[in-house]
Parts: sequence; structure tokens; C-alpha cells
Amino acid sequence: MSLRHGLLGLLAEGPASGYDLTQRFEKVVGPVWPAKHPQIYAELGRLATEGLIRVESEGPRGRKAYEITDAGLAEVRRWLVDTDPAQALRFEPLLRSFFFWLMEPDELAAHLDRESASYRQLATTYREYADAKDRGDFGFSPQTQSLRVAVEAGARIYTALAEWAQWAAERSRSPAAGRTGED
Amino acid sequence: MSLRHGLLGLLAEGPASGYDLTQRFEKVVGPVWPAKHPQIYAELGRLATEGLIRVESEGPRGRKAYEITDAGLAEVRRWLVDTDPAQALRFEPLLRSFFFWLMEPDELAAHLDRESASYRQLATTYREYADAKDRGDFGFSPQTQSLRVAVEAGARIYTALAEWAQWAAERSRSPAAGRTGED
DNA sequence: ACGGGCATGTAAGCGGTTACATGATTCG
DNA sequence: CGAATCATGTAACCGCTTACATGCCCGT
Repeated sequence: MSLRHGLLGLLAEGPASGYDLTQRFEKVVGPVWPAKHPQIYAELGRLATEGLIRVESEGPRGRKAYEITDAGLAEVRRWLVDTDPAQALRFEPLLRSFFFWLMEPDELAAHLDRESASYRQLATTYREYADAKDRGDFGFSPQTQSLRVAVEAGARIYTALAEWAQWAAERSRSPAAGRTGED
Repeated sequence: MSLRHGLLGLLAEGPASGYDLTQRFEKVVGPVWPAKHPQIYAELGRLATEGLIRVESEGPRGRKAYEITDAGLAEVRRWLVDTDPAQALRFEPLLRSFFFWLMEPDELAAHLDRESASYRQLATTYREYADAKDRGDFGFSPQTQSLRVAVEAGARIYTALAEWAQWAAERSRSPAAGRTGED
């Protein structure tokens, strides 16, 4: 039940339509919590009938902007404060790592090099974004400060993954059984 | 479609029953790819009818051990070598971080302290496991070497998250707008 | 006028969880 | 003999994705 709280959280920043929220999910929260438009529209419907959000205005081409209600704001706060986060990190590349022994060492090294490069790329993107925020490019609203913290997590995680993949690539290239005192 | 390849990968180590595989998922691969028994039994059924695995032996209490076929081994190798990993990292705690601005600074700091402690705990658990493997406690089979690499990823990611949460906690405690030259 | 993006939805199907159900075997 | 654990499955439901479907508005 995280999507509903994600939507409530975004609506806490101000009114938005299903379309707007779909864009936000695609661009900003997508990397940690993907959501496509059919699911978003469906959930908005449910949230509205439960009174956690309401239609704030209707615009051109049937656009409906929703705003969060007091009940909705209370609910997202309750979620943040009273429930503790589900500790599962679903990540396919790490599932694969359990089965690396099924690959030839050279295939594996090549795979890990590519992987490392792509993590490194993500890490620099997040790092640049963080720097831009620190320069004040997006202002210093509370929301922006939270985004700054989220971006920092992205930068750190992908840095760690890039280094891990590189470490693993070197390990897979080094003669099979030399296992003491590397890294 | 990652569960099927996870099952094939585990079966590549040797024959196992649905029950065995459920235990393995719960204990070892669960943290990156959770799977409950009904899903596993269902998938094993499908894999068997597709000829990627076959019943190897039947034991007490209706136990059925499956073994991987040549086709199955080819399929898991194909997955590892030819397809590139789905780059989405589904992680609720990071979704929450987008909405930290909805929490009171002291609530937030307390939340992050707890979070940091639990990541640190996970990191040390993985690190100890890694050390045990390096000491040779589990032998040096290729499978064990892969597990070693997977565990390293866990240790690094949770270390990064622990440091991130601590950084964020300090940031949330420090007077609202002091934003240059910390960390 | 028309193409692209805005905007909302429905339907079918897969992936995954929870609850229900059953029975065999082993160990103390 | 009873409890724990081994062992397999079914049914209902929810979460999520993919494909289908429709139409409006704005800019060139």
C-alpha cells in the first residue's frame, strides 16, 4: 500500500491531476517506486471515494486536479510516523549475482564492467543534481530539502554499487583461487 | 519473470524440492527477491511442463525433488548473458524520504536514527558473513564464491544507507538553513 | 489542417500475497 | 502420544503492467 501514500505525499505539495502525478512518478519517484498511469488513475478514484483527496478544479480536455483533504494529510503523516518501512529491497541485478558462477569469467567481467559504468553514470547524475540543489537552483523550500536528501541516497547507493561491481569484476578476472588480502 | 530464473539458478546447484527452495528464498535470496511458497510451487509446475526442470526423485511425505534439465540450464545462462537487468530498485524507505518534509524535525531525526541503526546492523551481519566466507568456513566452491560477491553487495549497500541516514539525521537536527560545507 | 502532446479511462492478464486445507513423519 | 516440522497444494484477492480506446486542445 505504498502507492497511495506516495500519491498523498505528492498531493501534499499542492493540487495535481492524474496526468501530472504520472509525470512525477515517471521522472522523480519512479526509480524507487514505479507506477504507470492506469494504476494511478485507479488509486486516485479510490482515494477520492474514501475522502482522502477531493477534486479541486476541472480544466481543459477533462482535466481533473485533485487536492489533499485534512484526512488525507493525517493519513500520510500517520504512515510516515507510525508505520515502519517494509525492509525489502527488490533489485534484480543482485538476484543475478547469486548465479554469477554460471557465467564464464570473461563474460562475467564484461557484464560487471558494463554494470559498473551504468551505476557510475547514475551516481554522477544524482551527484550533479545534489550540487545544483545546494547551489539553490531549485530554491530552499521544505519539499526541495527533502528531495535533496532523497537524491543524496541515490548518489550514495549507486556509488556503492559502482564500486562493488568494479571490485567484483577485478575479482572475477584475477586467477581463480587467490582469495586472501585483495581489495 | 525473475522468479523462474531464480529457481533455475538455485536448481543449477543441484536437485531440490519446492520446500527446499522456499527455505532458500526465505533465508538467502529473500532480501533482494522475496517469494512465498504458493508462487514457488506454481512456478515449478510451469517449469516442469515446459521441460526446463524435471522430477528427479520422490521422497517421504510426497516430497518431489526437481532437477534442472539441459534446456533449463541453457535458459538461465541465456538470461544471465543476453538480457540486461531491469534497472529498478524498489525500496520503500527511499520513497518515504521524498516526504520527510511532512514530519516534524524531531520525529524525523528519531526516525532516521532508528533507520540508521537497523541498516548498520544489517551491514555488520553481511560483513561478518563475508569474513566467514573468506576464512573458508563454507568452502570455496564456485557457488560459494558467487554468494561471497552477493554478500559484499549487501554489506556495501547497507553501509551506504546507514551513513546516509545518519547524515540526514544530523542535517535535520542542525538549524534549518545551514546548507554549505557540511558532511 | 494536422500532428503532437494533454488527458482520462477500461480490460485482460500476470505476478505476488494471504488464508485455507491437508496429511505424513520424526523426535522427544 | 503429542508437538513440531516436513511437505504440497488450492482459492481468493490485491498490485501492477500492457494493450486498447477515446477525444480534446494547442501550436505551426
